[in-house]
Amino acid sequence: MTLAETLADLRHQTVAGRHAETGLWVSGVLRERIAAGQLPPGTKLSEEPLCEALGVSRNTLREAFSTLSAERIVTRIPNRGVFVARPTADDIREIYRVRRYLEPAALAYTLTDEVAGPILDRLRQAVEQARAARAAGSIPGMAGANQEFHAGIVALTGSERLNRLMAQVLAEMRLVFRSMDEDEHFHAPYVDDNARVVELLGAGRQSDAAALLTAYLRRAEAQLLSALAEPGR
Amino acid sequence: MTLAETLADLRHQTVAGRHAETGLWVSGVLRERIAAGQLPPGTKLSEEPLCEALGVSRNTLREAFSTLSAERIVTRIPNRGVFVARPTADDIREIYRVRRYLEPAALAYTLTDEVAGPILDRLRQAVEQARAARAAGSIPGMAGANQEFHAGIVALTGSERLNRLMAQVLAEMRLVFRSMDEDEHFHAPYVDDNARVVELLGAGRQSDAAALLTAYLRRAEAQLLSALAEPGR
DNA sequence: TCTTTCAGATTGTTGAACAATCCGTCGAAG
DNA sequence: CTTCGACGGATTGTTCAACAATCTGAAAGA
Repeated sequence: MTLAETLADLRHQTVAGRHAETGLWVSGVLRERIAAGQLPPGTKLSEEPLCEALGVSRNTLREAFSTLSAERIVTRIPNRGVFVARPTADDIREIYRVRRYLEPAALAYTLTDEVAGPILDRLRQAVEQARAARAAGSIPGMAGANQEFHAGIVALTGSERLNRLMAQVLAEMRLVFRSMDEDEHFHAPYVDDNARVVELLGAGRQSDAAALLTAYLRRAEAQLLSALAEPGR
Repeated sequence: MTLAETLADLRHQTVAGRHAETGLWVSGVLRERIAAGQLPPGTKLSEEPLCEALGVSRNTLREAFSTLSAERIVTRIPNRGVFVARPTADDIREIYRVRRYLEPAALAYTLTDEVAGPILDRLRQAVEQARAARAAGSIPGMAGANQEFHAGIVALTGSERLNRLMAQVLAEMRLVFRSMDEDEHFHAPYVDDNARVVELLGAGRQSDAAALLTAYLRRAEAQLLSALAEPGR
């Protein structure tokens, strides 16, 4: 069975018989593959081979490209094609600019009410998971738990749009880590910072938590930017 | 000359000869028409008539639909079609949730540096424009100036993504006003509030400005929600 | 009155075709 | 030897026509 048939088959298992979801399915598959690192930053996504591999038409594939392009997971260059996004230094600055507004605001402006309760648990769980991953030496585990933590912070807002924006930003962060294999010792120091943030938040010291997080984000940004400037790239 | 020919002609004047921009052009035209109120909320956008009117193929039109749907200007119901969005009460709550996080954060967390200078002018100009519109009794003028003011606030962040998010939210706000013709006396009271916000911001009292804006946004939300609950709808 | 069925209309998806653009190669001029 | 421009192949952008899937509304039946 060829790759094309395998994927087309997968599709029939996944969305068998359903109408009006092919484009979504395609964008979902590509998102996964990119997040998993199977399609590294810079990879060209040629239309014809991909169509055959996925078992869909060019039109449908292009619809998926539109979606991913809007999410910045993929870069479309007119008349040249689409490529898996390779974040630049400016992209990193933009990502952290967004995070520096969104995350502290989520901490500071959210009243500790019925919404915050379940999410506090979610945050504590993410911290626990990160600690376990650190103990096990699992870098992907730490990265995942860290993303879950920051997604949880924005979830405090209860806003669907802000959550979606944060999800996109975190997806772009994954591309940053794949662009430079600077995953090694990046996450470890922040596990304890995350724990401290939850602690402060649980104690009702919201503005302290926000301040800590702001400093934290500035440090992380600087670290990534200097890593990007290194000989590695 | 039929409507179809008129629009197709307009297209040739606008993007004559250019490749790879038809989809953008279509989404732009629809965005305009919707913002201008020529296509009121709830209007069904049938594919075939629109294709003919715009002089593009169904595929291209559907690409534009994807864009507008992602921006929430249009609602796509699978196998039923796309409609000009008609914001619900929950949508209004979501809009103001986003604004209550974004706008105060933009005021509070932005240092008064070289970025803030030009934008302060922009804000003052918007206030001036709103006053002129109020004096002239122009409701669209006040609405426009008000939108420009709030867009300017988020522009303080210097973030492209936050600016885009705010632009989408403001576009949805226009749909809210068109859903219920509650434009009458809505904007007038806020002109002076806007002026006060700029004043506080110029004096370096950022957190006071943010607090004022927060209260302001809560009031506006409540006003719109109660207007929506009235017999008018 | 309520359900069921059935056509007609509309959307979802495909495949093929053509136009526009880009890329690399080749040849000519300097 | 280098630089520049023309040419051809490959890829993307867009259109068109067809068919499959789904919805809508009205007629037929219980």
